Amino acid sequence: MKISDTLTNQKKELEFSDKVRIYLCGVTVYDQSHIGHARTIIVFDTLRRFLEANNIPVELIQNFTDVDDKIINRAKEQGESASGLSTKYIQTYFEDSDRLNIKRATNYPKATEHIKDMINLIEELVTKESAYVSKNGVYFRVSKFSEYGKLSKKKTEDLESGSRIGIDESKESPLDFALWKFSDTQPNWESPWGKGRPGWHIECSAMSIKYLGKNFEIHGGGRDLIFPHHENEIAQSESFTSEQFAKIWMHAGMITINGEKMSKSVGNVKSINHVLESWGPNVVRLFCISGHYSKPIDYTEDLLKENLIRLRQIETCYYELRLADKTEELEDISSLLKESREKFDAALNDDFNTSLGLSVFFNMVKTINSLASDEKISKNISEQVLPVLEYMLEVLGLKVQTVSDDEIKTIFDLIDKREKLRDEKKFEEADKIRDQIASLGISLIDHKNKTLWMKKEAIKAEKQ
RNA sequence: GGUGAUGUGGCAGAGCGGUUAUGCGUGAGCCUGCAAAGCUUAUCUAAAGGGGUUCGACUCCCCUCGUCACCUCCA
Repeated sequence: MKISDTLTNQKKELEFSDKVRIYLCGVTVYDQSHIGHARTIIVFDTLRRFLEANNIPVELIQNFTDVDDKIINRAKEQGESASGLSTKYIQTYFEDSDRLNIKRATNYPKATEHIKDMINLIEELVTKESAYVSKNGVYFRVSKFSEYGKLSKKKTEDLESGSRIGIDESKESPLDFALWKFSDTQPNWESPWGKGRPGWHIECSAMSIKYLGKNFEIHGGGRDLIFPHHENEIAQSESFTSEQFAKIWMHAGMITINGEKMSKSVGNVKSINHVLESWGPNVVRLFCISGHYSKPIDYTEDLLKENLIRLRQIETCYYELRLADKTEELEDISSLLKESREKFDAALNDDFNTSLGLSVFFNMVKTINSLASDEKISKNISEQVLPVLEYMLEVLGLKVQTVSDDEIKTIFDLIDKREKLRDEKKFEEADKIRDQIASLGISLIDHKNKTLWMKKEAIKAEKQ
């Protein structure tokens, strides 16, 4: 598999020995997560699913930044403790994540539980003179790391001349960034240099090295983290280990809202919860992988709607296959399946091109639906197609609604009843039964000679 | 200003030096008692502009113009 590496700006072969280790920068838990977070998480979850579905073990670590000025300020505003606030938002994070059908990461380390690891790292950096103590805290000495700027392709001279306001006189250089900030107020921790709390960047260095080792396969996050966060992580980590840090830097593009950047000041932030409420998890997942992961996606009603229509096609396809009962053989689809599977995998193997992968997927779905429309889906065909379809659904993290055996029995009974009434031309009564079936969340599809049913995901936005 | 990316049909969005991307939309139709869903078919004769390389460029090179992101916390 090849992945575009931000550092070298090239597609790089994903090499690994026993497993693929991924560190994904998570969220700062001071508010609800938004659709932009969702995209990044979905991209990496889908990547992980793809690898695992192909029997490649994955260790995915995603952190929570639970100590930060934003958390502290927000907590103060709300008259709550910082830890209370972050705990609350970690909980809502997991609720969102579960609804989005995100597989749980191997571990979700929290910054506050790794203070000791960070202090150890900082101590070593101070010893190596890559860091120094000033009156406000401990700072990383950027001048000591000659490769600074290699990820974001920035030159330190440019950065210095471009650096804005608020020059901290206690720093040797405006580029130096905080590893440890002194503070007498809670939350704070003891350190060899005095009470305080860690800087943002150091936590990811400490936790990624702790859980994944000095150099691991993929470090991921949103594009906006390239500078300064990931640049600084590289500086800290490589100064600490004297080795190459992550082998591949993989960055997900931003989501804009109707062409505008999502921001608090514009007031156009869409929370995951809000979007899920209207569109449900499958549509959101389809939407988030509809374009290449590295490019921006614009959030519009039309795009969501388009993905809803595509979801309906998937549902139809699934139920046509599930309920196939014909025994005679009418079509040979083995080559279609082979080709679909191969092209699907090839697309994802080439820089995780989900857009292309989806087109292969929908090609297959359309072909099946087309056969189904001609009532040409036999049991045998269904048995061949279902594993391929289910493989793709699993990779894409899509979940078609299913029904219990009891419900199935009820449904078939009701359909039989309706059929009899229809034969007798008692359409009003037949429609009543259809309504009754609909109340179970089941839609009917009348083919020429048989009535198919399916459970469609209820999507609020569809009704408007 | 610096850095990076990008500019494809009404919209979304891929690949590729020479073959229909795909999907949505739109038009017509099929199926049905009706509906919904689905399907069929047609449709727009896409490549920011200007040079160049080539037998041939949307695809490679150069220039111009435009858009976006980052350069401060940010997924």
